[in-house]
Amino acid sequence: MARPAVKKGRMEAAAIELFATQGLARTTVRDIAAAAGVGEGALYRHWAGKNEMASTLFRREVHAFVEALRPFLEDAGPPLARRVDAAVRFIYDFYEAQPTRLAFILFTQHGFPDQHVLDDALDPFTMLLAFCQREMRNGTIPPADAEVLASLVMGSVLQPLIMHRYGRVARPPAAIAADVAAGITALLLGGTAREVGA
Amino acid sequence: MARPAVKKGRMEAAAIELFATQGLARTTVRDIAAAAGVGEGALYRHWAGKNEMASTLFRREVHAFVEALRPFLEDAGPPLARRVDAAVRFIYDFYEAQPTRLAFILFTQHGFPDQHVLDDALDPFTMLLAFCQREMRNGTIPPADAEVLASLVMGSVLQPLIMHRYGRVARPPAAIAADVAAGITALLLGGTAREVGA
Amino acid sequence: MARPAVKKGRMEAAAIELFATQGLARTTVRDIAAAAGVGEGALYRHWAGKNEMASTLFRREVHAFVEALRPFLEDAGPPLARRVDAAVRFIYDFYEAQPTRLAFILFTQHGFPDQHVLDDALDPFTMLLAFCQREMRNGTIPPADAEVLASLVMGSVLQPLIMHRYGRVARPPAAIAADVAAGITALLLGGTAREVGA
Amino acid sequence: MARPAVKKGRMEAAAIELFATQGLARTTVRDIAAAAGVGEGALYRHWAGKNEMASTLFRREVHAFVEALRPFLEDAGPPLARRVDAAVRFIYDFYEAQPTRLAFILFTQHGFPDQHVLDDALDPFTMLLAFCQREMRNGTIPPADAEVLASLVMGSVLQPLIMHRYGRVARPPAAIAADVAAGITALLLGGTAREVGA
DNA sequence: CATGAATGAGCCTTCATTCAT
DNA sequence: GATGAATGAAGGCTCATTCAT
Repeated sequence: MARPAVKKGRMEAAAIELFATQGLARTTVRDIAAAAGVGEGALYRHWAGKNEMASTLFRREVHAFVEALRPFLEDAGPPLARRVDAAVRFIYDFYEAQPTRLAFILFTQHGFPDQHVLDDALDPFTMLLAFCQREMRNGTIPPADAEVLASLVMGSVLQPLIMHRYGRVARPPAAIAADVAAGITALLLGGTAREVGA
Repeated sequence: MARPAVKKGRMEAAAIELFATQGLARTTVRDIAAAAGVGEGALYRHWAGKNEMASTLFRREVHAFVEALRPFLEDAGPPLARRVDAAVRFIYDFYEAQPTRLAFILFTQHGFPDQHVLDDALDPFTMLLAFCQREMRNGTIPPADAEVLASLVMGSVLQPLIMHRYGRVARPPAAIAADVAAGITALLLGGTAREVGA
Repeated sequence: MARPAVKKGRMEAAAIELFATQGLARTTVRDIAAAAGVGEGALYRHWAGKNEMASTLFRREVHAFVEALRPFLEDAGPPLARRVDAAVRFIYDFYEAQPTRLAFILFTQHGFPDQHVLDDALDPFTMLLAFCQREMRNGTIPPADAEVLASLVMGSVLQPLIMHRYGRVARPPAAIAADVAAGITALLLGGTAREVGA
Repeated sequence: MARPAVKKGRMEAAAIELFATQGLARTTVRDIAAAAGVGEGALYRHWAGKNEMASTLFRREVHAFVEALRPFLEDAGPPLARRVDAAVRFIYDFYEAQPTRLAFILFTQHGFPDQHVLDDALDPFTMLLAFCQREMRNGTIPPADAEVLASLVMGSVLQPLIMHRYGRVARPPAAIAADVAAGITALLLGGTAREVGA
């Protein structure tokens, strides 16, 4: 192709920005086109429609994010705490560098018309689940319901970002990453062992 | 006296169900009316419009939930682990008893046109924050950034419910409550103390 | 009937006020009921519906007005100028005493769904036409196209009231009645005699 | 370039026709679209909504009419009677040529939600007022309350057209223009001088 | 009888999508 | 290829009217 699709990139950036900020339903095709400095019809040259564009972008962004995160979770070398810290730090730095890109990943899922936008293969939760199962097998963390544990970890990673975005956590993500990582490590180690009756 | 407003309750139930299931934007007034077995105009006798109905219901549900949860967080008697367990158990039982009611609380917030549907007074996060600060003052848990800690706890409570709703956590909420509570206790106790560099 | 229909009167007054002020289409049944301090259903006890109420009131008001005005136009005694003056003065005093009542008559006609709310018998224009024809027969005013002449007179009576209502004529109706009457007399006497080519 | 907005003109014509015939409130967007042979949404590409369309068209039509009429009222050359005759003739010819266009101007004003659709600059009454004041200064007509006189003239011009439209004046406007002009001249000359007490 | 809850047709408007230019 | 005028199916909402209480 002679000309690179420079407008496509502008539309993608504009769409991600708007989807992350206002949600899928409240972002119109005209909004996207205007923000990208492009005609309304241009969208249909690259995507089948607004929803298809959104889910394509969503899948792509999630995939890129998951792949970037994978090494942190699969590297078995350093001690657990250090690996968790590196992973959380990566995520929170990613957020600071491109807030709307991660916000798009965080906030958009609920809004899709069809339930299963992501196949399990590139789902962050799947990766997190595999991580937990592996660590249990390795004896790094005590045995537990991996699904529950992965959920706890996931919630612990995301919620501080969400609360920051809502202005309820004052310190910036990069500054709290270490705290969050420490908490998650405690979760993984002390985990779901039942000591309630103590 | 005129006819009693017998259909208001039916609309509330139908609306909560639909908002929780499909989100605000994708639930139409017609949907609500049909699900409630009511004419479309009936909504406007009791609320100013769809959005006002949603935020009124949302505030009411959150308020009821927060007030029901408060005793569990304010009671200072039993040891921490036991109190956390009771609180989580309450929440997860609540979910099993009325899934859509809690799902409505969980999923709806992002979708509101105006940012601040809740005043801080009846915000669950505010209550959780106060809980963390109190426990730190009492020396029950080690000092830490309370906002971050409250976020971690909140995420840990909610995410397992969310993943269950998405079918990614197999066991029912009531069955995993103890595990979740144990994890949160570990979080609170081992907390965000930095032992990463160890 | 035991109780006099006191509420009917309140509804009539409220309706006339609102119709005159906001027009037929923009006045709702609920507006009328609220202004009359009455339930919405009450209207249907006395009239078949909003439109029927409006046209009934309109006919009644026009009829009352026409009948009150009739003596001034049919009395053949005094000189023309004096009779015109008395008639205009009556109309303008009527307006000052009950502005909305006359405004209702003036402004409402265009808004009716069906063209012919009034039968010619109680139409003000019919009466004015008869007046002009009679005066011509009597030789009081020079012969002319009576329909045109009556239109000129009618416009000359109404427009100053309209412009006053729009705030474009500063002096109050009672104060300008004499001027208006003088103008109309000039119209009737000098009339439509063609002196253009002079 | 994109498709040229060929249907805008068709909508304008249809809207003016319908507004003039049935009034603002009783003309629906569907009516306009159907009469123009156009989809309903087309309206919103060119105007913000039905009301904005109506007031824009109204202003435009009034402006065009006022500007076309202005030379007749500002030319100070010929004797008054001749100038009045020319002006009335112009208006009545205008009506015969494009009845709905003038009817739109005549009938629509009352129906607007907001009071001041026109700024005084392009208001016909303002122009008429200036005309009367100028003639008084020039001594062409006797001194009088200009606001009242302008109202009388305005009513005398419009009412015959209104009555014709209602079928109460048989002869067509062009045929009665001379009579109307003669009446108005009498009004201006004999004016509002008080000779009532004679 | 009065009330006002309830109805539902119909209104204005939005917006994803198509397609003439 | 790109544009944006045009479409038309919904959507939220209004309001005259009905009728259970």
